Amino acid sequence: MATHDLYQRPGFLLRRAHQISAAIFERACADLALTPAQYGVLCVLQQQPGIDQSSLARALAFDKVTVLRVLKGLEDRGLCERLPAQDNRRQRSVRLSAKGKRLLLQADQPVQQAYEVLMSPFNQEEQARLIALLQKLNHELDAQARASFVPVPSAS
Amino acid sequence: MATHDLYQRPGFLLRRAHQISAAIFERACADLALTPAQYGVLCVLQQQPGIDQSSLARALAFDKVTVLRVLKGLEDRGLCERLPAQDNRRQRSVRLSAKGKRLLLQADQPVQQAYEVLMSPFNQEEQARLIALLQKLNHELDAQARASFVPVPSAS
DNA sequence: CTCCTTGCGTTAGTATGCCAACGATTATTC
DNA sequence: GAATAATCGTTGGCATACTAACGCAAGGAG
Repeated sequence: MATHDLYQRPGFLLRRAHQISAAIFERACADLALTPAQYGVLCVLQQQPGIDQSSLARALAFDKVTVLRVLKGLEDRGLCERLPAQDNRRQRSVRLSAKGKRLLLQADQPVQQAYEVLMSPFNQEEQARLIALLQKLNHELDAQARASFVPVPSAS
Repeated sequence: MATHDLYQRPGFLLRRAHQISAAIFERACADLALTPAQYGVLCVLQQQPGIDQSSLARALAFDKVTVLRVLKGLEDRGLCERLPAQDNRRQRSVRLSAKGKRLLLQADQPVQQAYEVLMSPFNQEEQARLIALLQKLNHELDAQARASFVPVPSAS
């Protein structure tokens, strides 16, 4: 058996924490029927209108197939549109629809509430520490990930 | 837009960290073709031979449907067996096969290596802090999760 | 003992996260 | 300029994670 108790392993703890985080987010956004992945896509689309699908995938560190499927779902709901790019016939240019922009505004409150619930176990110092540690892990181990990550400037 | 930058949000950071953690684990165990979920199941089966599927799901905070599918995969590979329980005709009694026990032993080295890679960005103090913060989050927000978690005694 | 509720395992369906492969297009290199 | 390499979007397939619903069995209440 492993050197460390399964329940103490960071891999197990990260999985559980992510599971809890997703549950909180989806519950907070249940009225809007928004998942974390969908919300992330909408955020990047707001910051980078007309972005192509592969760049969008890299901006969120998603697989490009995942992005394709999320986009199709959003398109079916009338939240975004995917048009052929002018300058590159391989690419599709993706942007929010008016309805998508509206939904993103409506999401602001529940997303903020999800944040507060997720951080409710912590005081300010602990929050900052946890975020800093996760950022350090993600930054230092970026090369270990299978989906590449190319942040977009200020994707608020 | 949200109050906080998407890239600073703990939900985003947790998702990325989990993604990286899974990639490291699967790479380390590539020769054994073991995923984190499969490894978790094998660990609990070693500690609790004959456990039923629902208890197994709760021990790992997995959905029972997920456990069912993971078990089927392990069974197809001859790593475990699912027999009708004697005392309860609803349940199935799951246990490791000899091959499963062997594989779990072989996993020890690569699992340890994955742990070291995942924690390589941190010194001892940071490791302990991260683990403590994740444990606190998971414990305090346990009720927020959709899959219930009932730890098993010392599932090493 | 019968009703009712709960729990177990299963199926079906949706969403995410991957890999492999493909046609089409663009970029690179010679 | 032509051959090669890399990239984009797409399809198909597999593994997690969840919901809803079902048949069946067990436990509890009357």
